[in-house]
Amino acid sequence: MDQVEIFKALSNKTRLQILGWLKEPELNFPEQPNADFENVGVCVGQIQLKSGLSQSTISEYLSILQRAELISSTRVGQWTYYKRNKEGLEKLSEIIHKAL
Amino acid sequence: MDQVEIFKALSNKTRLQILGWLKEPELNFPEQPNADFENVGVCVGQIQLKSGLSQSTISEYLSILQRAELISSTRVGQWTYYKRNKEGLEKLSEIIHKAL
DNA sequence: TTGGTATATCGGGAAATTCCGATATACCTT
DNA sequence: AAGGTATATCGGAATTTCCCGATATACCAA
Repeated sequence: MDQVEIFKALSNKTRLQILGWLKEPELNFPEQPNADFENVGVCVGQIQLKSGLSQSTISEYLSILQRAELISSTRVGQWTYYKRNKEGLEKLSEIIHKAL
Repeated sequence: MDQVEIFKALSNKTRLQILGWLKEPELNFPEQPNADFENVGVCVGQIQLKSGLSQSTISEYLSILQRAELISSTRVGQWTYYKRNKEGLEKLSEIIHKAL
């Protein structure tokens, strides 16, 4: 993954907030009946609700974060759940230590 | 410093390269007669030469990196020398560990 | 003081990003 | 099959970023 694309993904207030929310889903989202936060993540609708932005914008932002390998997704029925991608975040730490 | 501004500063190929070059100036720049890399940094002209972009662009890029507290500058005569800001880079690591 | 060199700032055209509403797709229920 | 819900994709107006050349400023040397 291109380093610049990772930092572009992070250079937006809402996208940074989403990553923060997904770090502690139980504090930031209401309980989910059918999926646990740790294994599956949080569904798009909840993230959109919390952000206050439009559905299309949030869907696009999530895909930008996913292309940067900062989050990953799971489809369950009609819902898509997103959660943090720990490997990608670890890689980002390495970039900062080794390249900058 | 605003987190978004830090990531915006990093979301450009040339600016990332500059930070990389400044990590190991002795490998990336010719010897300087009047200033040592470790204490003072590298002057704007050398960075511009290496980047291949215009003088005005590099001057602006350096000021963007400085506003994000990723580099710092020292004026010596008619030259401005820039070097890495270790505290700022450390702060960036913390952001990634604590906020994302 | 005059001229030369290094850097910063200004103004702007082109390209990218932000965020939206409309629409398409996928899946579920009946 | 038909209608409903969740998400993705499309098209676009407004804003921001990229990068330039021209110009301003700061300092030095003669």
